[in-house]
Formats: sequence, structure tokens, C-alpha cells
Amino acid sequence: MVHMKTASAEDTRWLTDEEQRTWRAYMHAVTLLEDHLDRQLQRDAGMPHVYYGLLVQLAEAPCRRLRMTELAMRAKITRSRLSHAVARLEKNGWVRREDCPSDKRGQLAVLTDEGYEVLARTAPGHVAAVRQALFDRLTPEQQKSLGEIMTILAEGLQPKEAGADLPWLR
Amino acid sequence: MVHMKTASAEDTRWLTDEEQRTWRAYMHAVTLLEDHLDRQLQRDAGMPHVYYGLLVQLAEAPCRRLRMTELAMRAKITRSRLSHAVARLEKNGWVRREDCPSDKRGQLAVLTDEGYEVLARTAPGHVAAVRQALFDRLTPEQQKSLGEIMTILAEGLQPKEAGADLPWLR
DNA sequence: GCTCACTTGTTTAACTTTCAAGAAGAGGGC
DNA sequence: GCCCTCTTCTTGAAAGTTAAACAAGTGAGC
Repeated sequence: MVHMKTASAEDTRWLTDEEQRTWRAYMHAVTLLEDHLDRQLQRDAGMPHVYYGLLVQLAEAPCRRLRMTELAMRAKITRSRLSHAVARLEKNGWVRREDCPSDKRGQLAVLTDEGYEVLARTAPGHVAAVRQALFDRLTPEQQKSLGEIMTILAEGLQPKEAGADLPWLR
Repeated sequence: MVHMKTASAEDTRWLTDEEQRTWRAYMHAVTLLEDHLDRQLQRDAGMPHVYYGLLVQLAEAPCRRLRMTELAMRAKITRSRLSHAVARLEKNGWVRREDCPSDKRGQLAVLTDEGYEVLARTAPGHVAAVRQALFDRLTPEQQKSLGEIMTILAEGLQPKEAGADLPWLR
């Protein structure tokens, strides 16, 4: 079998101790930070971090509205998840749906004034939390380094178009 | 009001453009990576990343068993979440519960042979996924830097004992 | 115009996570 | 022993997420 697709125990390059430590520190930190911010936003804004991110995206978009698919892509979530999320935000009165004029299949998620208010009221606390948990603890060099590293990782994981990882097909 | 606890819009130190970019790159990368690994493990091992982490912790523990609270702390999840998770893993036959001999309230989560097999079979693929997504893309310097940064962040977010953030009480 | 493959967004059910409440035992002080 | 408080773990309901299936619309090719 020349082209094994799955790694087997024998030919696996296990993580070195150093890599192991790095990976665990990563998982540990990322878990704690997400939990921390989720709790902070649940308490102060009454919604999870992902939902807050949706409002932010809408607030930044022209006319405070986006197509569902576009919003899903920017927020890096599935359309299904977005459907549920918008349903909830709509119930809160923070988002409203509108039909897309140019595509009858389409829906626009629109940030309501009330939604904007929530954002305006809770953003300072959220920024403070991010600052306190992240930026206040890192030197400028570390911040720069973190930015570079995360950019690289994100690029490598970008949901690829078909064949993006099959160079011989391009 | 001398001691404002919540930040207001006027005195908020918003993120600079640079910080903004760093923060978004972080969120972006972390989201994509967790999704990627969750999907990989769901497909190859039939469980989410967190559950896999529980099996790993048990496999490393003496006699492949741990008290529920201890396991919850190592995995950084709540005891409640762990109860549900172990119930599911028990249904799969990968974990078994035992009474703790020294404390009648206590329960031990024990990795079964079957659970160990699952781990042995799926670990190579998981390590490969982590390598491909993370280590293969970073220089040794970046790996070192990432480790340091994540260690700092994790320390700052450690679930604190009462008063840990109140220096004048210590 | 018609067809066919693809896109868009929603829905359902199964599953996971959170939150609040509670049963049961441990352990110190008296 | 008895009381009181704290710890341990579980439970049930509500909220959120996922995967698969589906209705409706688009658009290219003929």
C-alpha cells in the first residue's frame, strides 16, 4: 500500500516534549480565554461571544446589514448556526430580517437601533476584558509575534475551495 | 463616583488598529483550528475534541483513573459538563465509573481497555492533524514564542482562589 | 423557454453545554 | 455525638450547535 492516507502508530511523528508543552499551553490558554469572555458577555450583554461577534459585523457593514451567507462567512460559522442565532437575536429585538431585493432566495440580517444600543453599551466592558486578559499581559514584541503567528495559522486553515490542497489540479 | 467598575464609552481605551488586527487574527485562527480538529476527531474517533481530551487525561493518569473533580480541573471544564460527558463515554464503553474507596462522595472515571484502543487507533491521526495545522507552519522561533505567550495568558486566567486578584487581602 | 446543477437559507432531530438546584457525605468546632 | 458549612457529583431544563435533508431560486447551456 504505497499511499497510506491514515497515519499508523509506527510511522507517526509524535510531538516532542517541547511541542507537547507548547500545544498544551495553547489549548489551555485558548480554552480559558474563550470561557472568560463568554462568561463576561453572557453576564453583561446577555449573549454568548459568537452572537456578540455577529452584532459587531453588522454594525461595521454598510447600512448595518449583510446577507446571511456573507455574515456567516465573516463570523466563520455555518449558515445553519447563523439561522438559529439570528432567530434568537430577532426575538431579542436586536436584529431584523429583510428580503434581499436582488435575489429572492436571499435574506438580509439588519442590526436594529436597539441592537446598536446594546453594542454601544457593552462594547467598552468587552474591550476592557480583552485588554486585561490579553494585551496588558504581553510585551509589544509578543503582541506583534502573536499577530504574525495567528495570521499564518488562519491562512492555513481557510476553508478551501475545491482542489486548493491539490496543487496538481490547479 | 470614584471607583467606577464598568468602563464607559468616554474613558474606554479602544483597541488600536494594530491591536484590532492582532485580536481578529487570533479569534479567526483559534476558531478555525478548533473547528478543524473537532471535525477531524468527530469523523475519525466519533467524539468531539473535549471528550478526546478526557480520554487522554485518563490514559496518562496512574492506573488510568481519576477522580471526577480532578479530571474536570485538568480538562478545564465544569463538573457538570464532565458528568454528562462521562455518561456519554460510558455508554460508548470507553469509560467506566467506580466508587472512590476513600471518600464515599467520590467517583473515579476509569479508562476501559476499549477506550484505550480507541485512543491508540486515533491518536496518530490527531497528532498528524495538529502538526499539519500548527507546527508545520511555524518556525522554531515562532513555536517558542507561541509557547511563552500562551503560558502567560493561561496563568493570567487561571481560575483563581478567592482573593487571588485582590492583592491587599493576601 | 427548458433543463440541470448549484446556491441560499431554513428546518428537524440528535447531541452538547450551561445553569440552577439538590442529594449525600466530609470534617471542624463544640 | 451533633451541628454547621463546605465539597462532591448528579440531575433536569433551557440554550446552543451540528449534520442531514429540503424547498425555493438562480443561472449557464442548449
